[in-house]
Amino acid sequence: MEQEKDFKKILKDAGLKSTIPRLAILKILSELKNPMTAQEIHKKTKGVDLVTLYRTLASFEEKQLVKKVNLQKDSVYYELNIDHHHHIVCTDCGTMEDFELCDMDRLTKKIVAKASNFKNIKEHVLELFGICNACAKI
Amino acid sequence: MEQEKDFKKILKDAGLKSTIPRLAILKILSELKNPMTAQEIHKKTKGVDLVTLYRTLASFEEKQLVKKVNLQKDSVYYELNIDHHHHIVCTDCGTMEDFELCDMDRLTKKIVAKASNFKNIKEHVLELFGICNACAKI
DNA sequence: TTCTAGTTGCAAATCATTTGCATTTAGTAT
DNA sequence: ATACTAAATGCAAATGATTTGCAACTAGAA
Repeated sequence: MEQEKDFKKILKDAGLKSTIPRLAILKILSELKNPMTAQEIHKKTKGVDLVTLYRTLASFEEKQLVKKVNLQKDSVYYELNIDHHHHIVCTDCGTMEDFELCDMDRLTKKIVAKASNFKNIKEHVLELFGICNACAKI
Repeated sequence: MEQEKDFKKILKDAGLKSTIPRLAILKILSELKNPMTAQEIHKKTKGVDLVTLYRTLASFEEKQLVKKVNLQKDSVYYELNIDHHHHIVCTDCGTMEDFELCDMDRLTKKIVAKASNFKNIKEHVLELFGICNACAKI
């Protein structure tokens, strides 16, 4: 299980102690195909307190290991903060797909040129919603 | 107060009865400069029950009169669903500014061309976050 | 004017997320 | 290795947004 060493290094580099809950959560996050809610992640941990999970996600987010994703749902989704991407979500069945192309630098330049109170854009949220091919056929 | 007739027409066209709370809420929404939380809107109503407010916002949303805006905060923001636009939010002070330019049709075409499970995009969420000029000067 | 489905308000429930605090532990200094 | 301290954990309880149940109340059609 070399993976564990990687996780320990990630935590160390982030200035976080390597604890059992953190390693477990990092492993789970690294295996996720899609962003997931705290409650869903919690079910996968078996033994990590939900409070610890929330605190862990918060510290991971602070250290930029994790980011929150908003999918127009009641609760927040989390995923590892690697390679910039966005999501297309099926509003029927919830299926998701990632996409990388967003070309936001170009767009934000144009927007900032017109904006009266902002020159300095740091982040953007972009998510698409539609009907996946499977649902469309029904 | 010709405005009230307009509001009644809006509600009628949407298939909603014209009630005192609804007219009051519609008026408040029409006067908002920025999206606002249910709790904030509630404070402005004086007399409308918070539950009624939530139900009204839900029915307005269902009839496309209102849309939810997610601003990376704990609660949901609402605004009238007129003229398509997005927001730039200052992560320091919360100041907001609208922008119209988003050119999403062009982008979604490109994205869909690459996507494996989606041909049909219906909506998009796009919000920018940065530091407003006033905060940047400090 | 009557009638009824749709609407409201209140109380109480729910659900996600957070806080307080006493106990435990990782990782450094001895 | 051992001792130490700040950081991390778990439990219970709190918080805050939003929802639900239900009885009383209208808007607006007949």
